[in-house]
Amino acid sequence: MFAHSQVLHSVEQDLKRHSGIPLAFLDVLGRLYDAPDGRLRMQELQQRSLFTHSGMTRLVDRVEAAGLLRREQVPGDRRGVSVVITPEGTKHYKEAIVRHRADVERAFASRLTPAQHEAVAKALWQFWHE
Amino acid sequence: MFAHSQVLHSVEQDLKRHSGIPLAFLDVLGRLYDAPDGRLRMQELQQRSLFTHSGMTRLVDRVEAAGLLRREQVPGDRRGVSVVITPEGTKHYKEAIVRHRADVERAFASRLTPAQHEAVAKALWQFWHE
DNA sequence: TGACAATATCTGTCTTGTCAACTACTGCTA
DNA sequence: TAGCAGTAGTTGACAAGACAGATATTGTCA
Repeated sequence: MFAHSQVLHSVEQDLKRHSGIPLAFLDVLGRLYDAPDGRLRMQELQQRSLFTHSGMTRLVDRVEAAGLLRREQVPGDRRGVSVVITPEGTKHYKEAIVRHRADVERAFASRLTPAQHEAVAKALWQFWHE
Repeated sequence: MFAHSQVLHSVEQDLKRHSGIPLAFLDVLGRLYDAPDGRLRMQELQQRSLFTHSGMTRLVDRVEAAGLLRREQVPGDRRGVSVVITPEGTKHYKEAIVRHRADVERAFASRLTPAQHEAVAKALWQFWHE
């Protein structure tokens, strides 16, 4: 728990400083960036998110207000909403993620030996989506 | 991050269900329980926790409102506040921590081999207070 | 086809934690 | 011993997440 909170806090501060966005934004933008056409349903976004399973509506509100994504109607299902990353969002994401990877490397990965890195990954992997 | 959020959420729900207190309460009560006379300064309480000063003030407010601890003046330093665990708090803590250990065992420890357990502990230990 | 359960998302409201500013007190130093 | 920097803890304003319930739409089945 200490490791988690310390690393998280550290990289989040870094991210805000150099890219001006919180980690939750990067998470959302990353999911969209990796999706075909940079587009996902709200529901898919919720399922894949590392954070916020409950507050996705409002998180998307905030990212949208920052101009990094936009909502669109889903053709054929008037309940549904698509979320699409904007060119602005793509640009921000690409720049931010490079720096963020370096932050994680510095705050976390570089402090583990390769053997430790692998051991931790293997041990914790099983918790992924289950 | 997935492992952390999943395990944390799981054991917190368990704790609330069987003991009616959030994990943060257990953390504070544990530190007091382990301290000589069941007593610590606000500052000591804060130092090893993941909270800011103001966060701790409010957490202690809530635990105090639940009757599990009380504030006392520090003799010789009128700025200071001691926090003391109450008999009620001790009782709750002892009962809750036993079950909590079982929860953690079930949700986390039991899913790792002994070798993995040790490897993770060794790899993450260095983040403790540094 | 009409009733009703299920799905997709949003909104209201409460809780919790952060930040910055504030009060009160202590102890150094000139 | 007066001034002042440092320490201890609290408070107000605010941001974000949790939870429950609302709203609109779709699909199923008698």
